[in-house]
Amino acid sequence: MAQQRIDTSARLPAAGRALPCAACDVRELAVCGALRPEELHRLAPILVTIRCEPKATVFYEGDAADYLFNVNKGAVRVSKLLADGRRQVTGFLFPGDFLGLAFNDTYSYTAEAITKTQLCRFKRAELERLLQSMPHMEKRLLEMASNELATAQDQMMLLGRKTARERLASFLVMLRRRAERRGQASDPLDLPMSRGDIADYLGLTIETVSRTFTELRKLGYIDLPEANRVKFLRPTALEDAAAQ
Amino acid sequence: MAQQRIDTSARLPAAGRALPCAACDVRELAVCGALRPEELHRLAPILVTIRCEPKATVFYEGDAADYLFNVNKGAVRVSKLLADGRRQVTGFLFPGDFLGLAFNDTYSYTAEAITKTQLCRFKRAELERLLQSMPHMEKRLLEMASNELATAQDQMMLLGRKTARERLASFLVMLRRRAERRGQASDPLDLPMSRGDIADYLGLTIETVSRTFTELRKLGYIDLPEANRVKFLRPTALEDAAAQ
DNA sequence: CGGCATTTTGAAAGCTGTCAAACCCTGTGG
DNA sequence: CCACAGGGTTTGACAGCTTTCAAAATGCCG
Repeated sequence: MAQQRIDTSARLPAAGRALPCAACDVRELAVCGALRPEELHRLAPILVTIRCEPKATVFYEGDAADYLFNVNKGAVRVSKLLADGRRQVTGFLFPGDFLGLAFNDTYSYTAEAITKTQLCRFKRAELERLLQSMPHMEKRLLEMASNELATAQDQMMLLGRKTARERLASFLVMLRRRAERRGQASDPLDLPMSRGDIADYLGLTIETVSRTFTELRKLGYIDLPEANRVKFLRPTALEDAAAQ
Repeated sequence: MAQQRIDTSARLPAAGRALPCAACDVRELAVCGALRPEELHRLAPILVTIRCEPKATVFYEGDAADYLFNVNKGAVRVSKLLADGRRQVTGFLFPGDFLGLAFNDTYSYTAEAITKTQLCRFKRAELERLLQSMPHMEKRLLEMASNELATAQDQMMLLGRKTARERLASFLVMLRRRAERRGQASDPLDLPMSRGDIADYLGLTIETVSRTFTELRKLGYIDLPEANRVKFLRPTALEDAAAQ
């Protein structure tokens, strides 16, 4: 029941690894469709690039929400903790995804890098000032928030009503689609997160996740050349198993 | 496993019960803090009041998302279905809550009245046109979406990691807080939704919800003078049981 | 090679689900 | 007024999926 996996990695010293904005490859953002070139041009002056090592914390639940981020490279895990250490991973972020889209005064979740990661950081106050002269931008943010909401509702369906097999199948199908959309390799698909991360995302235990991987492999839907790499042998069967 | 509770109620004929905007008590909105008086004044011309009987559908998952709503009176259930009939209720809306805040082309969920309900309806296209002359408004919507996201993440934690007792305790504590915030009676608290609705919201079955109500009653945390009315006997103990 | 973390597998327990029946309340009709 | 029907809720007994506890297997890295 108690799943005490408190991450003891030190918080990322925000100033320590900040680079001047010129270092940020803004084209990364454009490629991922999050922002348009003209929007990037306007945002470039207020953006700072951050590089994180695996297990570095971008921010903690409860921190003052002074910054917004855009993931540039790598992968980020977003999670919440209960007082007794139980953890729920609410999302994984990949290049092009926004982070910190919470317009409250504090972050309501923790964000941690799970691989070497590069992020663009925007100071919220500056962004909001800039947004006043970019009438479309606020609508874009609203669209993004709206998409996140739809995703969150799908996840509630997964957590509330799907079986372990359906959850893992849904997860793999979702990761594959997102990799395709980013134009990244999607058939031998890399899983940057651990079994524990997947378990906490799917509302299961590590053991059940592992057993369910084995189950999907024995069904011939996938292959696991390595623990963190998935080959899709019968993608359609896997999609059916996801019970979308 | 299959929980076929398909609602066969006919869709609400949108034109049928629409009333002129003058009939909408816009003060209701202000009271609930969703909108400010000056904002209401601007919105009044494009808003139409809708009245729904219990079980009426406001819109279905997949419908063109042409309207936004603000719940005025009553209670609305928002849900999604899997192909085999399993249902996940993603939220309950009460007076002051916004509905349809999805800026996609179609609704990603179904909204149904669970009591006699009154809603203010805004045509999205008109609202967006109006928003261009209301710079603050878009930010307000973004804040609302952001709050919904935070709520959705709490719900993921509930569905993924909490026990049945913790789920029901969390649910009752949340309903009580929201009733207080609206200034409605919150101690003998009315539950407008059925056990089935609660089950589908909490990712449980009707039987488990019922058993857990009995459990909380036997623990002395609550009383159930009627099935749909809760008296809070030990609110602090209930909050502890919610494992926030 | 050895140490350590992660993943996989096994066995058993437990919480919640399933199936079934009783109970309760309300509305209808004799 | 009472009998009856019907829907929702509660309770019981049992099954099953997932968890828990434990140990083996695998992979990584010094």
